[in-house]
Amino acid sequence: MTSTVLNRAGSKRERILEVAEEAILAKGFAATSIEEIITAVGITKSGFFYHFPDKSDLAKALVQRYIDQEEVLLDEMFQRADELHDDPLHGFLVGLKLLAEMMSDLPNTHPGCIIASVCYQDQLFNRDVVELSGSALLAWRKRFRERFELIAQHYPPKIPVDFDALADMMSGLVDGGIILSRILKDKDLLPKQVMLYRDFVRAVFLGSGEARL
Amino acid sequence: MTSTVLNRAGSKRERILEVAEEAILAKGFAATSIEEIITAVGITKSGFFYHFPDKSDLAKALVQRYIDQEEVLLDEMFQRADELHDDPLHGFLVGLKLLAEMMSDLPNTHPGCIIASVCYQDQLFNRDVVELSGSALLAWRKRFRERFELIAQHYPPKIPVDFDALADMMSGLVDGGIILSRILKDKDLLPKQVMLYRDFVRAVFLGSGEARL
DNA sequence: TGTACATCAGTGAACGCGCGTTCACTGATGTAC
DNA sequence: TGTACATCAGTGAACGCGCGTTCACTGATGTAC
Repeated sequence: MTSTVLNRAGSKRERILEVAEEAILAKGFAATSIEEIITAVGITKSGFFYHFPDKSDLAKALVQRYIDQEEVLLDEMFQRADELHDDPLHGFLVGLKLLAEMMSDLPNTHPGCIIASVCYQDQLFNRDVVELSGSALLAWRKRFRERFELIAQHYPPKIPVDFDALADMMSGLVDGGIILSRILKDKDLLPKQVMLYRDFVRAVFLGSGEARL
Repeated sequence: MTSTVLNRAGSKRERILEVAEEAILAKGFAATSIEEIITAVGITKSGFFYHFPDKSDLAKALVQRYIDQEEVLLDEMFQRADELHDDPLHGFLVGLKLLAEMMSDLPNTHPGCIIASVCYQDQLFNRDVVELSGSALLAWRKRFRERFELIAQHYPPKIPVDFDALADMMSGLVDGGIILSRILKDKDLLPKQVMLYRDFVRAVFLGSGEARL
């Protein structure tokens, strides 16, 4: 009983986040009204303001949620890849392939990146949200760089690249690829870009002359 | 006399576009009000609606302007590079270097991509604007692919890649790189990504073992 | 050259709508003694 | 176990502001005859 109520209560807030995310990715933050969110959730406007002090707080919660979900998803993916290969490079390459496959399994074009969506938005809540996004990006940079350093111990780079930049390239390519795939309505574009990134990483550590993996 | 008047008249419309672009890149389209645009330009609201039937028409004009400017800029850049080298690969690599240098010469982080800004916006004008952006992206894909095909005649690819995807990678990397550089407030990030892309293109056509260019 | 009309680049006032936000209140459930 | 109070998850009504849009009008310049 108690747990059911708590769940139902928790799920209202959760429902607001779900509905808001979908609408914001489709139309942008400013163009998504609280009115339409509460109509879809089946709640009054005051109910919304019970959960979020103001609209910009919704943006913050949405970005935090997106970051958390993304982290879990990618962690699982690369962990699964590493279980298949104990070589750090091969594990990474398999992880990228799994990522590309997951992206092409999506029914439609990628729903979009809430970070990018909010990056092109109002200054009011920008400070908080930008800081949140920034620390997430830096965390990914660190994670990838450490992996590259590990790989480099076994495979001295054939092409001298800055590992931070190579790490950022992944984030940038995904964000940019989402935009391109949405504009061109081509859902294969994003996984193709990830596979191209994979080709580059392989060339960096294995060179272009080595046997294909 | 006549021309002065025409210039002054033309410059009002131009001023609206300039002011609007800056504001939209900073805050997003929906968060930029007509009121603030006309205040900055020094015009009445009716004056705005004389030039643009409605607000979504402003978005369309802005995207068209951005596409045109970008085309001129990049054309000049690669033409200048080709004048220095008649080898298609070396010309392309020099062009990418010039592009990266131009990006790092900007005083601040990149102002942003109006196409991406508008991609995360309202459905109302999406159709027109998305089509406009899409055809611009396809034009760039074609331009880059033809260049790669030309290069491939002299330098058979060492890494088998899809030239369309390799062309898209450039557009995606720039759009994504702009987002990253704005969030991380790091103006060097974007040119670094362009140089990394250059490394990849070189590896594709020259391999990783060849002498540096 | 003078006059009549047309066009260009706006002005000024008014509009209704819907947005985000506030605030006093409520009814169901949980907790202390 | 019963009662009193606290908390949680909202409700309902009202608010003022500013947004995009409309429309009748205007004054300066251009064009025809």
